[in-house]
Amino acid sequence: MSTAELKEAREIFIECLKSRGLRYTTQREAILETFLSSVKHLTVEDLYNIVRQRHVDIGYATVHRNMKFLVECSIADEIKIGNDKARFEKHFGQDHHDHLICLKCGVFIEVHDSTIEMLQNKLAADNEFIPQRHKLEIYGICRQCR
Amino acid sequence: MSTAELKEAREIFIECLKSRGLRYTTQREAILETFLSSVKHLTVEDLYNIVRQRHVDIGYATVHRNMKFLVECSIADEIKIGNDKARFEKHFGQDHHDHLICLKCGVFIEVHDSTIEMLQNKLAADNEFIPQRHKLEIYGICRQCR
DNA sequence: ATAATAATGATAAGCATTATCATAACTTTA
DNA sequence: TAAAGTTATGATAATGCTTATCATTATTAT
Repeated sequence: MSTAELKEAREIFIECLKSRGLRYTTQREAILETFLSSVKHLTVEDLYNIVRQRHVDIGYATVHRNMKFLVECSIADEIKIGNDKARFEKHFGQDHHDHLICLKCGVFIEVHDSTIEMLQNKLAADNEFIPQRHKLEIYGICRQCR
Repeated sequence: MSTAELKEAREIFIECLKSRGLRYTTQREAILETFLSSVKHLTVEDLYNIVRQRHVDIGYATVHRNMKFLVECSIADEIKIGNDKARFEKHFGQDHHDHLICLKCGVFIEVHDSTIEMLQNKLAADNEFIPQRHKLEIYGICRQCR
């Protein structure tokens, strides 16, 4: 994530906090920046361990709480696979939540197909259903693991 | 589920058990039949409570264990939404795993679209990914809850 | 019948998530 | 600036679902 994007995300976060009368603390800043600079899909524990490098005394609960909050602010999305720990990824905007998930190495590949999106909406409409969000996960074997 | 289908599922189950040197017990029969005659997507707890009506002394662990086993035998599919309890539905065969899920009443509507399936496979192929199974969930508001 | 194997049922353990709460930090008000 | 009010934090307990353990029971094979 570029410096500009990071700055924008921070502003969205601060705005989201402000609108609820909440504060932009050093912990929140550290969590946000750690999250934004991460490449992979990290768990709360992963993030906790990284944030502690710069903010020694931060608590697990604080990281957990604020990751949930980043989701509410539409900065992060939470991914849950089975009973595994939740993982977090950057939010891409409406309807960009598709993943190819490798059953061997566990890698998440992000993908998008607007025709599928369109058909999903049609599928919902055919059932008189008002779609709000969706989740598409394709499990299989990635190129590296073949 | 018709009597014929029930009979077929039972035979698949028995076959699957046999191939592993396992037994078709009265508990397994009760669990299978309860599961097959259920209309909704039930949790282990739901199934446990229903099975107990006919098999008073059955244990929760037995129901849990055997529902997992039905999944392995491809008779049932497990559905996990967030941190909710797992729910089970009848297995429909390859690639029929799509759901419209109402955010108000929680109802699961089963849907299928072969064009989407096809596009999913294309999406995987474009990423040199070998798909094995997938999960598509569309969250929104159902007709009744509108 | 006896030995061997598997299944069951009760319960404990495991684990991720969430709630609680005393203390600390920050903001607002006077 | 001091006091009062509000929110955040961090440690830990509680919760809840899933899974493991194990003694006992049931079934199968010898």
